[in-house]
Amino acid sequence: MDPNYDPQKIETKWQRRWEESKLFDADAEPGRRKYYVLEMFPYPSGALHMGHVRNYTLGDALARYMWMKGHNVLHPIGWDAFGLPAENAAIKHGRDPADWTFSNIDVMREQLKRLGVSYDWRRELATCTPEYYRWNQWFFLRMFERGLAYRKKSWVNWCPQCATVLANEQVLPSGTCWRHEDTPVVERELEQWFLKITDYAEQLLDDTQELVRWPDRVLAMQRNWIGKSLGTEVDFVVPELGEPLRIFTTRVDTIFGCTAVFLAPEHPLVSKLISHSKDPEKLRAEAERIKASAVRARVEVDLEKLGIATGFTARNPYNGELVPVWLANFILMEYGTGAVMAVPAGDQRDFDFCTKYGIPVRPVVAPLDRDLPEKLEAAYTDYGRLINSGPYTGLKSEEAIERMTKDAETKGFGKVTIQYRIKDWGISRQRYWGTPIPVVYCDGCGIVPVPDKDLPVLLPKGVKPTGEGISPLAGVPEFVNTSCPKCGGAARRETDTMDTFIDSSWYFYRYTEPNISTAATSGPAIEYWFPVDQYIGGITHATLHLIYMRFFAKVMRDIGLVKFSEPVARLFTQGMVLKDGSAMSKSKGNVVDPTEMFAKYGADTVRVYVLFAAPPERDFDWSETAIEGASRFLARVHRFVSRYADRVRSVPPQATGEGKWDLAQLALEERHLLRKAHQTLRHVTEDMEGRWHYNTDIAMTMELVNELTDLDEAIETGKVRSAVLRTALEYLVLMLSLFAPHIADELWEGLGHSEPTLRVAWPAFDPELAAEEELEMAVQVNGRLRGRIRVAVDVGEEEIRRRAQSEESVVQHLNGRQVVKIIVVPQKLVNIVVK
RNA sequence: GCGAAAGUGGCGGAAUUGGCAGACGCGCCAGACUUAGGAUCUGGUCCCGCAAGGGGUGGGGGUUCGAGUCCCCCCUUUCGCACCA
Repeated sequence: MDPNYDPQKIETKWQRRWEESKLFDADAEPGRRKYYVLEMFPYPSGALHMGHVRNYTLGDALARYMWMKGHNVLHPIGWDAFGLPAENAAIKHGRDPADWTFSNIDVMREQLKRLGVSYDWRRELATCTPEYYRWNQWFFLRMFERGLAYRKKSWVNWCPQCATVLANEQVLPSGTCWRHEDTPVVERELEQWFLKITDYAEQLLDDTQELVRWPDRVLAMQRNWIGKSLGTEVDFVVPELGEPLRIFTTRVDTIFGCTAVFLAPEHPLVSKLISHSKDPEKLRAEAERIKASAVRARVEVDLEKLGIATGFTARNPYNGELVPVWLANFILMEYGTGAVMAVPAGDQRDFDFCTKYGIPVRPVVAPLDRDLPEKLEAAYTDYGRLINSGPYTGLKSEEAIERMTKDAETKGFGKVTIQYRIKDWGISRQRYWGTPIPVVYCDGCGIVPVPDKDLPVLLPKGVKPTGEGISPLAGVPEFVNTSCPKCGGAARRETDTMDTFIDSSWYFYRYTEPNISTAATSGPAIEYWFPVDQYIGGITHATLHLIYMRFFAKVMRDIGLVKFSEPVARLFTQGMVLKDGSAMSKSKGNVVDPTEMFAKYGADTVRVYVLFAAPPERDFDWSETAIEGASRFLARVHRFVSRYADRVRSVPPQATGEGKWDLAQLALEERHLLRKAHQTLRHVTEDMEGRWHYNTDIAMTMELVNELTDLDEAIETGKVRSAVLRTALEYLVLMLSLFAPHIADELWEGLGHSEPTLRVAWPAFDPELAAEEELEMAVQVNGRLRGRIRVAVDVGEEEIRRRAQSEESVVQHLNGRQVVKIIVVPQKLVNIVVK
């Protein structure tokens, strides 16, 4: 190791200087164009992980570039600083959740500073403050006024490990908690507060079209999650009760093939059916059995289809036919009307069920180009032409759906309906550590919102969280017992707290002015900084935070706080950092500690490695051997630049404000060097403008270093003059400063500058210098590479044709054959087509 | 089942609009300097072949003077959603 290159020393030195000089100031010059870079809100779990390091390194490179390009850059940092893990950890360690959270923030802040991330640290924000509570509660009350926050008793997902309710979005496909992948979620029936995100389902779906700079993957996931489907509601009638039974279908064209009606076990009609049954006790017992086996919170993956006939029938309004009513365990009460028509010939699930229970199968839709077999082996689920469908026989499915729906509307037994898969957002949490929901319950007045002037409702101090599943606040009489804001009588406070996804739904507005106390956010600041130009984070929040925050934006627009509907112009989902092929996690014991890496290699090396290993959107596997390459590269740069620093310092600075180089005055080696420097600068500049394949940027700067080493002799002997060398070195250092800022500032100082790189304007590349003067063109014969010619850049096409055909290695392949045509691709290649 | 992304050397990856496949790095091989090398430097490294040459971007077909890139079919992997009617 080079004794003069000590990354630790260099990094400590510059981190101190940066902090003293308050380098990064978003409000530097109000007139400048703005750029808002945002990394996803981290949860202070106690330490940075490599995913964080990647996230911040990406954002920092972009922030530095935009700053040097002359933008005002807002690059804030904040902490999603309360929630279940804080409380669980506090219970475990017997500490106050607040202390635990804040001491973790301190640890993580130091690590980020150690990484050298260019935040404006004066804009730091944490959500566990009375002021943040106030505005969370303020938002809740505005939604309550608009009917967007409501309370209802419902079956909810419950994580026994968290001992609290989870939103649908927080339940993993495996039926487990998003924080405890080994804990199955169970259902409980509780009184809960909900936000009416379903009111915005259509907008959330429509506006995805606006998000042209979001990854398709995320938009697809969101559209899928919203799950809009257009269909028809049809009223069957149960003659025995004289009651209508409404079903929902997307395939009303198959309704003549309906041979049964299936009800969800929880369907409201079930209790009536039981009481009117000939043998109520038997039916009740069987219904209970079906209910017990039903689809629950996505826990069952391969559920056996079970059902029972109720003994009742329903009349199909299209053909007057009476079909049996069944209870079936695979019918979901939450979707549609909780009742479906069974068309075994047109739906595979219905087919399986009906075959099992001997319910008849009647084909009603056949493929356009062939007949269905005599006995169906499986349902035919595609569109086709209608058969056995009374007056609609012969129509195509599409026309039939339209005509049949219209007829239902005319005759009053059905209508067009839109169904969404997304459900309202349950925000009640039975935990201590969160924003109290600001309502009181009064025996006389019912649910009464806390008036704005009494906000914030704060958490009582000194409560020992038990983790036992009852809201801890319920055990604090001083908190619970209050007076009704309306009548003044005795009342009880709500003891649940809010989901912390509320906090993360609007934090990035508050960054623009983190300390205002007169409003949640301030209009002019938002006007200037929004939309967020670039949001960077993992894909994990595609259907969580990224949908909630879009919902919040629309509510904020309707309240009048903002004028736009979509707050984030561009989203970037970075890949994960893996270890041995799987995500790093404490339970797997494959965590790479960034602090150790900083100590071993230095932060610059870690940054360069993380960026160089793969394009940022892709997952990559952490490798201890590959990081050595990054370390060697930086050491080489340091060695080379230091070696010539003295010589270069003696000539005036070149990188900023230089005059044009006179090509004719340059030696061959000088031209080579300047060309490479400008080509590299061109590549990095263009890439920073949006492609962000930082791995190729670093590769290009490595090539520049290789070019410098190759020219070492010419440099040593002075054939490459100091002024030219200075330019190349300065460009190199400035480009490096995006990725490895500490070493860059150290070298920059060595080159004779007193200001850090962040104070330098990003240099413009010179297209003329970057262009090749002479280039090698490939010569192909019938598309196969046969030779190469060296030509001047500005040579004419005729000359190229002539040269290509006379090139020795090409001539033997032409072999006297007839030249059909010659294709010349300027600056690239020549293809001679022969017969 | 529905939706999305991807498949290139021993490895990570490059090739931005169809134009010299394998940049850059890791690893490996050889050499130099060394008491030493886990430091540094130099050279080599897609496959077959002594060579000329041939083959080559998951497989098959197509468009084109020319395809990793565009079109069609198939295979594989990853991710998301899912008894959603």
